[in-house]
Amino acid sequence: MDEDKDMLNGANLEVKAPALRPVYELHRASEPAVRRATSCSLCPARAICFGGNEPQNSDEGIDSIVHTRRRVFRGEHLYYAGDAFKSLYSFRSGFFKSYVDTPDGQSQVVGFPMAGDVVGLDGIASDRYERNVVALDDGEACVIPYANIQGLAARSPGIQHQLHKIMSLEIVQEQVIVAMLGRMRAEPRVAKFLLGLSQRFAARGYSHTKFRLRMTREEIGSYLGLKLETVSRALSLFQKNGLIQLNFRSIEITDLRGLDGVTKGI
Amino acid sequence: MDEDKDMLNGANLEVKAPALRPVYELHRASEPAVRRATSCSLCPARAICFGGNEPQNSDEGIDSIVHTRRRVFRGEHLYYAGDAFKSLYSFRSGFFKSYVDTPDGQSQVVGFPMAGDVVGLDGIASDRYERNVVALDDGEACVIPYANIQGLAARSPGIQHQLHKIMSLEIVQEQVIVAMLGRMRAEPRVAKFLLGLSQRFAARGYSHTKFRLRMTREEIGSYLGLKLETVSRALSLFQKNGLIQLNFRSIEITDLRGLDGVTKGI
DNA sequence: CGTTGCGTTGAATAAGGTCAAATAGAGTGG
DNA sequence: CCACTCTATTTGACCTTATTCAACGCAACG
Repeated sequence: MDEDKDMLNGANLEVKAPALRPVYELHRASEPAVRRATSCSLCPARAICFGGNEPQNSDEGIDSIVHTRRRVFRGEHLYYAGDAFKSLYSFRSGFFKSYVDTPDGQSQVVGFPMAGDVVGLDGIASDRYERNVVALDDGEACVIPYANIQGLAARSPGIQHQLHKIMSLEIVQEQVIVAMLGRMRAEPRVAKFLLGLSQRFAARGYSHTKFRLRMTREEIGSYLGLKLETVSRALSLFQKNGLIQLNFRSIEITDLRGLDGVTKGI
Repeated sequence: MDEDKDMLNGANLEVKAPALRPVYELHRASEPAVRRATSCSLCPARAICFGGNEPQNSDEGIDSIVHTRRRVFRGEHLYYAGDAFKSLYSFRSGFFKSYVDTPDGQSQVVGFPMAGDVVGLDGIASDRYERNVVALDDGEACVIPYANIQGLAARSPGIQHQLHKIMSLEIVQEQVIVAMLGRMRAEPRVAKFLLGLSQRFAARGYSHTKFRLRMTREEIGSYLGLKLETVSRALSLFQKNGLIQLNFRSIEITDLRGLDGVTKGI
């Protein structure tokens, strides 16, 4: 979570933006993706990435398709909507925001991917990414060129299936969001959001009761279909009721069961 | 749209439900899926299904993976959430509703698939379908066993890519719904829903200004995150403003541009 | 011809959004 | 390290919107 702080800054400004990019990105743009001694066998995201179904002969295995990694600093975009689709990305660390720009110039958050999550699947449909992905916290992603995946998937049924599973899972999980947006009131939504984060942190070996929110209230609100004030009020209420202890971005869930109860209340 | 009315009724009640199935299904349950003289070259879903990338030698082509079809009558389920995942389905005709049951016993509509749409992708992730799919109108689906797809996709890069595209498209389209649910007011939502239907009918060669709603106001509401009364009020308002002409389920869009304007209003 | 399900409409209510002001933090530059 | 600035957050008061509750109309069906 707090690795990758030892980077050199300032070098290699890439200028190929399809849209205006925030000024702060210029301060420390990422190095270009570099081939490294990447071993998927050591990757914390490995299990999630390919579910241990990789072929046994290592020349043909995952290591052959993931040949670069890319660091992404806070505020920097991994890709923009409209960029040509070339690769999927599997995060090794960091915390990110996936969003789309709506016709009316607003932005709609569609997810908060983190270590172990795969992004880029939105690009396959039209050969261009449909979403934007930006780092809310410094991190690193494995670059998985789609061309390589295609070849490997053709040779390895296990990997083919795992790729399908990842896509299917994304479809199913989006439907969970839809169900939430469609049916739940404000407070249950916020509660479910916190519990969702909690579970995801837990699955990655972090504390599931004490963590830092990497996103603003407004970003939470966008994701949940609420205004930032409503999010803030809900959080304050949870605190007043002893369900959480919060200090701006730092949160501790003190009554997991109670919070889960809020979820049920419509 | 109105074919398949000539079926024999009453035979072959299948009893293998994982959940209670509505009584009306017993009146005319579907025949079991049968191998038929199926030619994908005649299938209306063909282009959407595999985008014309099928291999030229017909033995190895699409025809080899779609070997059965299945009729589904109004009120009958194509599959239930929890059923073992075996196949994808590509609709040749009919109109359907895809929904999930929420923990609190409600049901949340997640889509209205129709001819040319593919369903079942939700089942790959966990080997069980996550959604329910029920016919709102008699129809027929091509049964595409997943095992067959895997084999063919491994042999044909074009088909592999087309499958990925279908999945990616579903991911992207769900995100459109999320954006709608998260940002729009009631009337714009309903307007966008109508325009969406209009486009889909147009893409299939039907009138895009005059069609029949196959679903109830409540189902529309569930899909849009609104109550049925709100949907009804929105429709009535559109009619009052001369944007549509509606008579219960029959609708005619009389001012396409005007309706599109409603969409923009937040 | 009553029953049932679907749809419309109205009035009251509650939920969330909007507007506004105060305050805390984080980042920046001296 | 400190002051300054900008952004994020909280909270209150008020307002708009959609939901809730309820009554009624219509059509299909036994």
